Amino acid sequence: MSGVVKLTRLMADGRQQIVGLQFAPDFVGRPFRQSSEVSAEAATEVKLCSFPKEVMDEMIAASPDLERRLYQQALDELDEAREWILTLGRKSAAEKVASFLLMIAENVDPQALDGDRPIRFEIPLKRADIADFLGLTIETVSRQITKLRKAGVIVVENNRTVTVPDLGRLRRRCETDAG
Amino acid sequence: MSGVVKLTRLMADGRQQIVGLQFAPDFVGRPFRQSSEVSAEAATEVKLCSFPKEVMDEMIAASPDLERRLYQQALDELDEAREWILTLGRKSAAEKVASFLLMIAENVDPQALDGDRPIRFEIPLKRADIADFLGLTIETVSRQITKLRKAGVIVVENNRTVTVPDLGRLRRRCETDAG
DNA sequence: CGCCCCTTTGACAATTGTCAAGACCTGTGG
DNA sequence: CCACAGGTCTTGACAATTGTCAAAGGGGCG
Repeated sequence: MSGVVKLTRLMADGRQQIVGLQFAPDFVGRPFRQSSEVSAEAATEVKLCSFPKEVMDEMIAASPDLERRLYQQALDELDEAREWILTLGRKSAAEKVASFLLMIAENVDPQALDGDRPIRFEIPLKRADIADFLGLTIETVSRQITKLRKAGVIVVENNRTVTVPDLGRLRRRCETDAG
Repeated sequence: MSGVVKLTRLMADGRQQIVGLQFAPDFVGRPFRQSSEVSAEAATEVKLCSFPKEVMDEMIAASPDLERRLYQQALDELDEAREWILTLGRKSAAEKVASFLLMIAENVDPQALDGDRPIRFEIPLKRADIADFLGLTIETVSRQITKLRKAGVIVVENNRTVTVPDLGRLRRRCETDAG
């Protein structure tokens, strides 16, 4: 209902990767399976509405409409996951951080993105989470944010609140190290 | 019906990333959308059975059973995509290549993986595609394959045919650089 | 036999990670 | 109200991994 949920995968030696972020009002869970390699964890305060797995599976079976909506959400998540695969596989650290900030902005304030007014939002993750999301280290994330700040692409308050004066500049940074 | 399809994403400057591989008899396409950022391309000879988008969308609407199957495939692809996000984000080049080989083996010969007999298969991609899949360069892929070969984890013929004498050893390499 | 594509290998450069130290921010207790 | 403690974030110096550029080695097909 509100908040941000991290979906994470953990390796035996402790390496961790965030494999998805979910924003309200997404459905969290894995229908048709008893368990999954993926863990869900609250990134912020989260309010949600939960059902026992069996009840959920029954509801899906009973309501084609619900199933359709879940199917569409799954397809959207798949699109996002693939977008993210491109980011992880082919973008530089600078581009990754810019892409992350843009993605957060898109989810926090979907409509404001069309206009070219300044945008302001809170990053719902700490540096360590951003690093786990981007496949980087905390230090690299910090340095890239500093670089964006010094270049005037973003303004940061309290390490969490970000203002983007010119969204176009941020967009360009998603595909080039310094445009 | 047969063959392997690459799903790719392209950046403006030409960087490319394979964001998914599909093996027969998967469904290829994006229901509910006119277009997608993702392109599909044959990696090997491919035979498939195609329908106009409208017909397909109608079939989905008419058959809950079909929709259910497609939903399940989407969930499976999502699981795979997330597995791959972990690989791209947190694994070393050596681990990536090992993971890739294991994934191919799993898709080519699902049952043989339980026993501990040697496994033999053809890699359906050339080095350049493997690199685009793993977010590496051709040269790095080549070096890592050489390393696995010299370590006796795999035997390679004609650059395409691979034999894995001991699957356990390959499995270990998916999470450690040299076990 | 020779050409073309793919692959391998080597030397070197660039990006990112590691380790270590210090700054900042926030809440708590004096 | 201030000082302190804890976690979080930034910055720097250096190391490791991976990328870049260049050249040479196969293999298949005309």
